[in-house]
Amino acid sequence: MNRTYSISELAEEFDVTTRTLRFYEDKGILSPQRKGTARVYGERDKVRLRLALRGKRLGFSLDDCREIIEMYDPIAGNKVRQLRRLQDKIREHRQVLLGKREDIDATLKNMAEIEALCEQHLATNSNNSPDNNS
Amino acid sequence: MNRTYSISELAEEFDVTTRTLRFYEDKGILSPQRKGTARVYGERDKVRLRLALRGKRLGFSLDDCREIIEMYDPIAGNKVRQLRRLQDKIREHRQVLLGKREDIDATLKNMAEIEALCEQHLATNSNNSPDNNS
DNA sequence: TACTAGCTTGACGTTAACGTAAAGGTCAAT
DNA sequence: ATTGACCTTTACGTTAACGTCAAGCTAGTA
Repeated sequence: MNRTYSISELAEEFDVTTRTLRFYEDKGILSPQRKGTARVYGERDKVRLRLALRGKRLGFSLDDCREIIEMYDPIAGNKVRQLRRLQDKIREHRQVLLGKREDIDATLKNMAEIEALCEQHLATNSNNSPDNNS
Repeated sequence: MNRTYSISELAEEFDVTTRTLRFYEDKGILSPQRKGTARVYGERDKVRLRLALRGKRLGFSLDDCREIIEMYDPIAGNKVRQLRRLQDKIREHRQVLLGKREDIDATLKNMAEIEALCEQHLATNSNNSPDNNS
């Protein structure tokens, strides 16, 4: 096991282009092995790519994504200072995430309100002109 | 009441630049009144700006934001077709938002896991070398 | 009246996140 | 041996979302 993937295999699996994978490598997000000159991606790369794309969906920049992903790395040397800094980063990031979730919930609430108005209008309107499609 | 705002007042209140406000106008997000040539912003603009910035925080493009904001507009003519289309848009958008919320929750979970590891390491490590700050 | 503060419209510059084309290497199959 | 399917690097192009001048209008104040 511990399957490996060519660049086009990985690209297809995640529905991105090979250009994107090379670009993410430049950005320090991916770091595939090499077989000769060709890139060979493993599990670690898949995990990091998944995290990067998730970060992007939430509106983070690739630099942000890289920083976030680095939090997942084995805790470097277990040095107390590093651990404390990691804790701080986690708390910061959590606040950002909670903020985004509040934004989402507020938006969902708005959508529900609009939807209610919609159905209300549809109810009264369909009585007056059932097949109005002008 | 129904206060109005100059461009710099509104910019300061929302912590954006005047350039941004003019740009959003080009994008069809804001449409202030004019007093002579100067822009005069009202409540409607404030609401739309707030919605736009919220959308941006969630990773939507300005074009997306504009589309979303337009959902809030008084339902045009109450025509059945338009109402149905609005319903569809709302449902679509809701799915996107729910997806993002799942991403957030997954990330929060990850953060909690890392934090746990952190504290675990700190517990054992502080016994071995209480003031290790190298 | 001259000055300052704040407004306007261009218009070119910048950064992020890729797209896209060019030119060429490699390896298996025909 | 050449074709085709991949892979590589290099490098210029593109879009979104503004930043940053430049040049000029305008209203209130010293």
